[in-house]
Amino acid sequence: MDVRPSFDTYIGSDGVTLDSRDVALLRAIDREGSLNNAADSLGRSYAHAQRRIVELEEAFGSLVERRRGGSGGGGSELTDTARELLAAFERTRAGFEGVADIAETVLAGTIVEREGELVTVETDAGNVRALVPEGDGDVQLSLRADAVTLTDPEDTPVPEHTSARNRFLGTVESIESGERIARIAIDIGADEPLLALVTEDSRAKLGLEPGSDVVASFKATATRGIST
Amino acid sequence: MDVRPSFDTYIGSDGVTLDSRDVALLRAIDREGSLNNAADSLGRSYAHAQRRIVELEEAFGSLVERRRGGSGGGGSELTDTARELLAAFERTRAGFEGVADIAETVLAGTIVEREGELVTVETDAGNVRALVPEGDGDVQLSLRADAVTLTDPEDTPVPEHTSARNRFLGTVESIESGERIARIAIDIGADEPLLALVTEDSRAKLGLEPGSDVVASFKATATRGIST
DNA sequence: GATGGTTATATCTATGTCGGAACAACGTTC
DNA sequence: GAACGTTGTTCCGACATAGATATAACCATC
Repeated sequence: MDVRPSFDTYIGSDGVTLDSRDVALLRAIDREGSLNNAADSLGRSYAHAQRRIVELEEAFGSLVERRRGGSGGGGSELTDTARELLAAFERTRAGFEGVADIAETVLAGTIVEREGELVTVETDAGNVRALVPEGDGDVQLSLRADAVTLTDPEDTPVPEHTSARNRFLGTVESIESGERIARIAIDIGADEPLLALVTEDSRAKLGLEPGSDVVASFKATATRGIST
Repeated sequence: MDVRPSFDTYIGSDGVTLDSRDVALLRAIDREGSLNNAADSLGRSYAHAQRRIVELEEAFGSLVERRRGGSGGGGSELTDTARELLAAFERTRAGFEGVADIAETVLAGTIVEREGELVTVETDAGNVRALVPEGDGDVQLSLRADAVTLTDPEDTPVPEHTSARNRFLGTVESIESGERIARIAIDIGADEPLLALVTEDSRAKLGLEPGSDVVASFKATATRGIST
């Protein structure tokens, strides 16, 4: 099945939620110098754009400093609050993009212990600590490739000295090398190999090649599961 | 500013995108045993629900096995494809939820080197390797608290033996302890403390208390930035 | 004081979405 | 063969969204 996850980003405050459309409007105001030209450049109705800004400001505080009259008839520019809001939006969007873009490896298993959200899951590769909000029995754990850190088996801290609760010794199955980033597939005894995204730099320093032994570790708080 | 990120999850294939509304419909079919009752239980139009299912199936393959006539007049049930799709949706939703819910610490800095997406950023705490798709100059790095792993300063692998490209020695500033999970704020020399989400178990094993020395490390591929 | 381009506000209309109703087709059961 | 509750299909209308238009208010500049 050739599927691809995607998402819409929102930032909510006080009942109103700012979306990508609002972000585009704010950016256009910043670029064009006036709400009028901004709406125009986006092919959108000035009237609604103006009302929307007012609505957003009721929730987020002053966003656009608007002047009417004066030289050039007036104009508008973003406040610092608006710029912070835009940056926050972009940061969370980038975070979501990471989730959507980066490969995951799915680990099937069964919950054998639960302490609040924190569970212990029995999988083919061994026990895994993970966050599963609710449910019991069978689960699927999702491991983001950017959450897996690889270390040299000869120089890996003992479990008591690291906050990475999950660790597996495995052997490199294959490597997909990009310009600067490499995707390492590691056999840890499960059906599918564990994918780890590391810099090409790291791959070289660790001397990773197909067949290499390596320790893959990941945090319990970074592995999320769903009950199936 | 009391803001809160949120998101909508989608899964796209072949031009059509499945959203949470579609997921609700599929789940209702699974629960009710018929498309008719499913639409009814959701307070939605049967006609549109049926058309939507057909539309989804054109993109995702067979999702609902529908029988008309027969005992009870017929009925519908989900295919394995549909169940896999629901699980995939739920996994990515859980991933997004992590991004939206888990605290981030924002590190401001300037790009001093770029190799493709991979950049080196100069921050108050020192140089950080991160992924920043484009731009140069000033950036904001976003560090998810679940991406930071803590280790004992006495037993931390040397940089050549780990794929965690970023490491900082810091001191625990404060600890917010939950039932099973603790949020550790670590002073690493930046304006704001670095937040790390670890299990209470890990906190205890590492003996972390305010004032403790600790090494915080995180992967370059897990720290994403935006240019500001 | 006239000018000009802006903000502010109200209203109309086109469009798309979605629930609702109506009806045909289906096939097992009785 | 009648009954029944489903799927499949068409069409209508209510509603929300958003562009389009018109008009008033604003104010530094000339």
